[in-house]
Amino acid sequence: MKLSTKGKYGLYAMIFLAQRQGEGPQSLKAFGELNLPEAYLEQLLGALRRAGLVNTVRGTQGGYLLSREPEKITVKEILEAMEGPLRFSDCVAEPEQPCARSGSCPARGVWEYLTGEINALLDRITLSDIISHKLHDTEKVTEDTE
Amino acid sequence: MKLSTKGKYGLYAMIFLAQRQGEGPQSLKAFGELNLPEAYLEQLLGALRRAGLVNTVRGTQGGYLLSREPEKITVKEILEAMEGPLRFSDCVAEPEQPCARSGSCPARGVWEYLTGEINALLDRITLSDIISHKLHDTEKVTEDTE
DNA sequence: TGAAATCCGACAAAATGAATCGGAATTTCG
DNA sequence: CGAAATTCCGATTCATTTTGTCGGATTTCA
Repeated sequence: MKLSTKGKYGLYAMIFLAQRQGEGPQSLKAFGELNLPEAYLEQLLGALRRAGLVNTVRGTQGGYLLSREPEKITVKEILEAMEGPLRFSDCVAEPEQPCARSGSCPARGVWEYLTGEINALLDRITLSDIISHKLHDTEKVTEDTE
Repeated sequence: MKLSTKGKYGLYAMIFLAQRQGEGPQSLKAFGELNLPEAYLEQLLGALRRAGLVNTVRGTQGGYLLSREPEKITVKEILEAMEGPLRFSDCVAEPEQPCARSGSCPARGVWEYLTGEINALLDRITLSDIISHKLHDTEKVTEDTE
């Protein structure tokens, strides 16, 4: 029930790029102010590039850029590029039923429902929303029962 | 971006108990038909008990029971008992800012928003919903971009 | 050509997940 | 009472994933 640093760092990097849109390619070193392990971040940016979310320019003066406007890049795409698709259970993605062999698995509907809802939620938030602090409703996080 | 087997098995076990409500305590062996590693499941049931979600009866004829009606047990409680609270970033739970030291972290709002929304979502689904197949809308899971 | 950069694969360390095991404690039943 | 059925619990192990590091190849520009 928690996000890996990969997902976190990936989003931080993308926010960084969004905030510097129009300022030309940002080199790895420029990301230094995020205080993330440089060599690791490089890997992550590679994955973001392969996912089509950033473009890169090699050579001197090179660096990383968003491949589209921040309005068109969602948190879902970023997290998915970093960690693979959201999956609650493999039985949803593949035609097996590892739970009770009793015909239909009652949990399956739950996994499908949750996957759909959460993906939709993540897909509604764009980089642009984030940098302009337009997060729909910022109701307080219920800090319960831990 | 995926659920551990702990969360999965935990929910399977709880569904199993919900389906047998009123039939007396279910022994570990009774769970056998779920085809989960027995000794491991025992651990998980221990955690569910400590979380107050199941009651146990020791000794001959003993076993596990739901501590409340299925209408009053939510998926959130179960997953939280198994995996700890949902956390996208530690900076939300504790007063630190590990990202850009530049004052306010733009990602923080995202973590708070997502945590709140997903917790609310999980808290809306009860065991009763699951065993009666009343999952609000089962819109198709968008199987995209893998 | 040389400096500044990204690219890429291999490797390593640490953390977490997924169990397994042996026995102690509890309860019922004959 | 004593034996069987059962949960309880801590320690340990094994496997996988995360979280990096490193060295060098490649590209580009001035």
